Amino acid sequence: MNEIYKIYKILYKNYGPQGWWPILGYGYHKQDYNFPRNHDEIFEVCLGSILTQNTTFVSVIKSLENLQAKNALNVYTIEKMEINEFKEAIKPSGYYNQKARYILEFIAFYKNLYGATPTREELLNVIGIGEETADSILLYGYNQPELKVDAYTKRILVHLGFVNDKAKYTEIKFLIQNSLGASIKDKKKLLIAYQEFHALIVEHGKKHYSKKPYGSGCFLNPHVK
DNA sequence: AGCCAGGCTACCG
DNA sequence: CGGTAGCATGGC
Repeated sequence: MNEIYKIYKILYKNYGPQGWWPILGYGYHKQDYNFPRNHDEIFEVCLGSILTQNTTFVSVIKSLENLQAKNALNVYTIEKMEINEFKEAIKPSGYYNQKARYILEFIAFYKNLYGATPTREELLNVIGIGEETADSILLYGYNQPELKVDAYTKRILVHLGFVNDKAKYTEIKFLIQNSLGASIKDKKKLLIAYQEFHALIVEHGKKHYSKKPYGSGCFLNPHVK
């Protein structure tokens, strides 16, 4: 059993299934992996993925609820909406001028998909979608095996000595994907492991890696290396 | 009061 | 290329 997989098992045992990505009205659907269940929910995950950039998800939920209250969690209403009204709705998530543009850029792209699953490369060509947001959309919106790496992931792996602080996004992503893939052969289970791994990292990161010194109280150290 | 949050782009050397 | 300022609200 490799070390990264061991970390996954320890985190899962401690925190349990996380049920990402939360959907309005259902929240964290723990141990139910049949989400998103329709195009509206996929679209909601995409918007949430953009809105959550460098922001807490609590703020994202407020923004999404503001839109939902206007029946605007869909392409056509957002496009017709006055831009300042849209910005006001997403204000709680911060960077609302940037994010309003990013979302409109994404919608132009999304419409052209006609329900198809986008490729990672296509997503990366959309202004406002970087590697993490692309993987977030693919992993949680489209159930594609693309692990999402965030600041906590890197911070934790650096602290535990798996990578150095200059490690790039894809290096970390493939290290984790290859490690989990070596231990989990079933495709469906591997996808769920990707989804849960990132969610568990965030949960653990919020508890032990948000304040300096990073890693204080982290219980992973004695179990690995 | 200051730091951090489930990042990305633009621009610099 | 790698490094960094700017973006902005909300919670602790």
